[in-house]
Amino acid sequence: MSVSAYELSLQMTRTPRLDDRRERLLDAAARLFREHGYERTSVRQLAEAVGILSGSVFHHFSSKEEILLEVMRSTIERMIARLREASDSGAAIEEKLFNLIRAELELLHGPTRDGVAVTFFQWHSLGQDNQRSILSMREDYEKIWLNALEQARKQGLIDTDPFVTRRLLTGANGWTIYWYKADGPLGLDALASQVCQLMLKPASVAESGV
Amino acid sequence: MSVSAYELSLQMTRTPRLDDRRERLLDAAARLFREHGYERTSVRQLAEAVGILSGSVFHHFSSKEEILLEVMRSTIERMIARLREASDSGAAIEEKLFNLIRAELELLHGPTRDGVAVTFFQWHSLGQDNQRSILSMREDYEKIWLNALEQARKQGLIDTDPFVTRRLLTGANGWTIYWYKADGPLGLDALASQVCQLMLKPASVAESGV
DNA sequence: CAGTCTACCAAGCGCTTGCTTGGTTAGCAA
DNA sequence: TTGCTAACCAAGCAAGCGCTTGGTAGACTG
Repeated sequence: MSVSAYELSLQMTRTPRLDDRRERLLDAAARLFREHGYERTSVRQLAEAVGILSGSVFHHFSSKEEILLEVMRSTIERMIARLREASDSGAAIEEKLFNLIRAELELLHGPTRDGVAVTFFQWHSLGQDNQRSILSMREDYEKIWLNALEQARKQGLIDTDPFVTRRLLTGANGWTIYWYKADGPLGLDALASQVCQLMLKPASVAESGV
Repeated sequence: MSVSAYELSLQMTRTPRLDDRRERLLDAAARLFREHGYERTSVRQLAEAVGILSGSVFHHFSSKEEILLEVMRSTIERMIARLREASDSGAAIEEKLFNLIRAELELLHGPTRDGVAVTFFQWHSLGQDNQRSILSMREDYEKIWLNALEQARKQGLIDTDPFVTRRLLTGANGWTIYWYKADGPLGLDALASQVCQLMLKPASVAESGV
């Protein structure tokens, strides 16, 4: 670099409105944590990504772990909002389940993918206390799932234990971040259909999209 | 500790037969990597776990990454052997699929669980080259799966794409390490049955165990 | 019984890490 | 104009990291 981070920052408007920089730090953190993992991402790398020096990061966050925590916290909020939307929309339980699956896959592969991937797979990088607090936030998200699956079981659409089913589904969906390419030949709707086909008993699978 | 690592090592038989210490290092590494993750496990911790000093580790391995690589390599060998056993044994394709699922769950929760968990979830801690080499080893393992699933599809037991199905199954099974307790109320056979029930189309699920 | 080799210790090197400290600048309010 | 504050830089500290080096004790070999 021929231009220092300091000079670069002067080219932009200094003292940006509100906590815009904080947002940018969280976005960059989500991306870097996803790409390289939490412990392989240094505070210096993160700072460089938004054009400041490493020490300045601690003006916005009190520790590196707090950044990870905040990435997860804000992500879970969005996840819950998105899932609730899918849960409330559909009428028939079959459609509802499809919408839920599709929503989770969207979260995993849409604009929120960095934060969601980090939330799914990097909670073990948190200390015990923060791990517990994140886990309890995720429970609200899981409750939406369990309600839907319980409903599906009562209506005979599923003959497996809702709890176990959800856990298996969590793994199946979460793992897609390691192989599914959103810009590949398999569309997100088609993927959601396949997942649905595995979950639901009869041939009554919602063939909505694609 | 009131007794130094050195004194401790003198209490044991020095210069143990063959590469027994190497084995012990790999075992300890698998356990520590699984429990705390690769980058959160220091060479010093690993050394202490087997009663030597950190520098001595590099008499057995040329780098920390080589230890991870070796853990994965030896694990994949065992995984392939175990899966091939399951694949060759069963006659009917239904039983075969059940055996494969049960074998993978056994690998994930039996004595090999540390290495298997590390192999499943920590390949991103390897450098690019080693990542590729491990990935190519895993392909042999996946081939066994794909063969079985393709066979199942031909016989109408499955109506989803074998490749996609396997990926989803990988996630579902792998994720069990985060929630399934082998000493809990749900037996391994029961779990395998539930997974089978999700995979296979009709009620023709093998209800062998539990 | 000398020579060799394996497995280790003891010490520490060079580097990176998360984080702190003290000072500086731009923007805003009175 | 002055005073305050948020946002940052510049410098660096202490701790921990992976790994190296030089030496040595004990077992094995001819």
